[in-house]
Amino acid sequence: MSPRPAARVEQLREERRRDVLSAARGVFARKGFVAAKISDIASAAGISHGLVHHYFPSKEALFAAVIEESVQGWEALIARARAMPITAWERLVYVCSIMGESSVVASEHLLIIVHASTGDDAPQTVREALDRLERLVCEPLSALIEEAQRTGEAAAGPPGELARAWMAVTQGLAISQALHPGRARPPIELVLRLLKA
Amino acid sequence: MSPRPAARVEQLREERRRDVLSAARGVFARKGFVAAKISDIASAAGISHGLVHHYFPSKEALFAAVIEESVQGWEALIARARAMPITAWERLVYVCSIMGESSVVASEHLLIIVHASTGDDAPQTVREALDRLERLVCEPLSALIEEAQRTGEAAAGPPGELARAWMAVTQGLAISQALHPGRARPPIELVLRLLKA
Amino acid sequence: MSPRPAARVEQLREERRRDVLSAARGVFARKGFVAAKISDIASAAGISHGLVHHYFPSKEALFAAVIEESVQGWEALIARARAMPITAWERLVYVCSIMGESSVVASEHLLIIVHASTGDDAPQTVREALDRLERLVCEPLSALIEEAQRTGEAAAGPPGELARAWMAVTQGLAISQALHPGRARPPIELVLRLLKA
Amino acid sequence: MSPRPAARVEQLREERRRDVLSAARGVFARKGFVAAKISDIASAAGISHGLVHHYFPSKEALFAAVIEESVQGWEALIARARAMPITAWERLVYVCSIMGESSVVASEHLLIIVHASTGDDAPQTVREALDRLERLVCEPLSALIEEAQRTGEAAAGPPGELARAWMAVTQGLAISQALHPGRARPPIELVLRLLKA
DNA sequence: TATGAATGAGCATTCATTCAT
DNA sequence: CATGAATGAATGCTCATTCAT
Repeated sequence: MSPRPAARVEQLREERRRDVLSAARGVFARKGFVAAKISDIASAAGISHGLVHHYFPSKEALFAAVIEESVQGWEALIARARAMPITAWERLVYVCSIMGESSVVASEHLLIIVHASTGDDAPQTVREALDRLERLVCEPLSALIEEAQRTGEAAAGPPGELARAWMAVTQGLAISQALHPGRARPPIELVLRLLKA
Repeated sequence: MSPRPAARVEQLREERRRDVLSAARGVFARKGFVAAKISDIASAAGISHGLVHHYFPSKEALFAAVIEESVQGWEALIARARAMPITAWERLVYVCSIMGESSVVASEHLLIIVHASTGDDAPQTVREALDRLERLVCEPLSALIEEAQRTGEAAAGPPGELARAWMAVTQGLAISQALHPGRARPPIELVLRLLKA
Repeated sequence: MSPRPAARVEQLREERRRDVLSAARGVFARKGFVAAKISDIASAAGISHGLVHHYFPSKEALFAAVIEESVQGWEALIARARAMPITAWERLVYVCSIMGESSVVASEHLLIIVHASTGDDAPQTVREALDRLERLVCEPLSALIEEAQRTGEAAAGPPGELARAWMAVTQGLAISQALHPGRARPPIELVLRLLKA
Repeated sequence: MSPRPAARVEQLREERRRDVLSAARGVFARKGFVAAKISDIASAAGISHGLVHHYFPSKEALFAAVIEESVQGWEALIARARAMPITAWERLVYVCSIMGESSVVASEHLLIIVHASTGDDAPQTVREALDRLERLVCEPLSALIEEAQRTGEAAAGPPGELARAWMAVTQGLAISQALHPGRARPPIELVLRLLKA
């Protein structure tokens, strides 16, 4: 009979929302948008399927939220790297080491981007998020590369293309990693060869 | 006045089967197994949905046939490279240039492998085909790399891991390529840096 | 290059029609109307499924023809019995022995009547044929029983009801017979007990 | 203000399940397995077709459940008869009177057995249930007949064959009864003549 | 809030029927 | 006449979404 102030209620709601989002991330990463079932996500979150719709109005909105979360994570990573008092090349190394790390969350984020990108049926909200990804990740990355080129640490070439190639390569490796979790992960040096002078 | 020579009939049937397979390849590449609709494939092939089932007993069988076709294409590519009277490194360059080429078919094959690999829902037949892919593509590639390492042309490292890393990278680039067909393709040299001594 | 007179052509056509009808009888008896496939019947008749429609405009018409054939067979049996120079009771014995015989055709006719009767979806043509069966088989049978009752050979009771009961019993036994062809058939005497004085 | 007691929920679910089963029994009896549509059953139960699949995973499972119910009903009838403190012959009379009674349920059970037996398309589960029927109904019936033969009340003959003949006859009469519900039912005495000494 | 019963749109698959060859 | 490719209506089944409790 504790009165539970509205703030506490709101906090609980937010926590539950995160649980659902987290469960959805894993299921979408493993199955893709169409094959993922709301009931799969509900099971993974330990709630009934009906309740999912209390937190997200539709499967599409839930997917968009997951994508949004991924994009924000990437943005944050880039921002962190730029804030560090290190050389441009070291920033690139840092970004590579985080993105390539075998943590479940990192793999899931990458796989979801892959699914969202390769799927034909991504809703409009998702399309916009992916466009933001392009701007918010590739452009700063591009800038980092350009900077490292000026210091002579990075290989020559159009920075935009290099950034996109590097993203593509990272995604490919993430897929491989996600599919064979037991396998040895290619060392960061391998990926960095693409960019090194 | 011959009513219809059996050979000609068989040939027509085989042609139509190929049409369906080709349409299916495109649709599966764009949407993945679950999201692809039989009616999408039928439309792409210019036939009714019912007719698809004259040529392939089920969606699953059709997908398996597409995968099979991909696997065989890859096998053939590796075999061709090995038959050429060139150095081990040149063979690697040849394989890279073909697999990375922007032809629609090459991209589709790669995307389908990605979908089949990342999707949870690939049927058993497909799983087996993917296992064959591992053996039939990675192992010969591994051998090529080992050979090039002996001649000092390729970088050091476990050949098996390098082969898988290279496959992963190639798939990543193929996805990127498929999503933005207009964009400049990263030059082969970029990818070859991963392997070059 | 034999000119083949029209009469011969017509005869061949009639023969083929009989083949189809015969095949259809077997398939309908085993599967019932809905579950029977035109292609099953075509296979059984050794022709292509398309050709079935040269002889019968539709599955429904084919079923009706099979029913019609059955009804006519029953009519003929009754007529034969009535034409024989024997007592009423002996006529009943004769009819029982023929209808209860384990020949494939007899069983099939009975099973088809059962399927047609128990199915909800019999077309109008079939309904009419079944009505004719009621009139053409039960009424003469009824008359036979009445006659045998007058000679004191048959048990008392409303002849119409006895006739229908006897038909029902015969059908039940035919089903049993059709399902377990190897089993000993109940002797005619058993069935005749229903009617004997 | 109790939200919803779990027991009550389970009870409601069980009731609804019974409704569906009951509707299915009627539809299967009238149409047979193949011709019966899930939507027919849903309409008969007053629910949507989708909901049928909440209670039974497939049409086949639903049919199997109906058969199972029939088989259990027959078992119970035989068991009741054997438990009564009456002579063997009176037990036979009791079983006949119940099985031959014109209640809708009894007819439906018999018709379903007929459909399941005569149809080629009964699933494996059903085949097994029918085998059980053979054992669980014919054998005890056989024993009853043998007992009645020893007391001189039943006619001579192999009890197993008599039991099967009697089953066949009863099914035949049930079909007839189901098709013409308005008609006078043949008196039990008629059927018992088959067995009476 | 939380549950799961209920609905119905959507998809894979089957099959009677048509028709070009 | 004969074949089988082609069509599309019909059916079982799935699952996102709604809603009564």
